[in-house]
Amino acid sequence: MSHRAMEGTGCSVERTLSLIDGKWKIVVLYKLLRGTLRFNELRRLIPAVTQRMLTHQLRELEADGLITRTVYAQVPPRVEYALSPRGWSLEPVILALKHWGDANLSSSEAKAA
Amino acid sequence: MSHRAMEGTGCSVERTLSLIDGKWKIVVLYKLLRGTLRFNELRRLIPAVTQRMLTHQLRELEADGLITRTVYAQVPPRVEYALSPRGWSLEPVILALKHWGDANLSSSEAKAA
DNA sequence: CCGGATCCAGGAGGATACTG
DNA sequence: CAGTATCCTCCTGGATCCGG
Repeated sequence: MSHRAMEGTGCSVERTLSLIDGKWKIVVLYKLLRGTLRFNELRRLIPAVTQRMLTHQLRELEADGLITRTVYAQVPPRVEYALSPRGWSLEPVILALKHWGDANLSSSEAKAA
Repeated sequence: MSHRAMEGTGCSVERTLSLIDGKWKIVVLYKLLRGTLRFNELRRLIPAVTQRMLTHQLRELEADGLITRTVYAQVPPRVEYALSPRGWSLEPVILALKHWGDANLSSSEAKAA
């Protein structure tokens, strides 16, 4: 669910969460850590996302100043997405998430049960 | 939307996200970093959450092995929530999130937490 | 190739009242 | 105190078609 409805409320943790809500935000940011990507490259890297949702999430990320969107007026169309400085500042958060996942889900994840 | 529907799919980042989805999961975990808390203590610390949602999120966190729930059979009832070892392992992630929020949202007031 | 527009279902999340 | 139980709204996110 979206945390966007509560922007402006709560503590810094809640405010931060509102920027990275949505089903794919973090994943998109994570993929962009490796460098600039075009729209369909992102689609291929995240097979489960639909183009509608990818577009939507990219727009929100852009609106929040976390990524940049560069359109090349040419045929065929070419749109490139990259992390903005603000987006790059999230790198520690994203990597912390990834490292935790690698450490806690990869080898023996059924531990919780 | 819940990420829980996609458990078992995608990369470790997506899998990790599925554990901390929901509007309040991270906030609850963050509050528990300071120590064991009772149900109503959590409610007071997170005023915007309803008891229904708090119960629900706590149940999911427990099911995912991130927190422990201890019921003291007495009157008045007493239920204490605390981070499990697995929950504690998320501390770096939660703190990374909080620090980013402090650094990027705090221009005016996000320091309150 | 990169989307926008529209339609739609489902469930996340809220309000309120009640209970052991 | 610590939840259940019900009802309800709205937004997320999927499917599909269309456009530049």
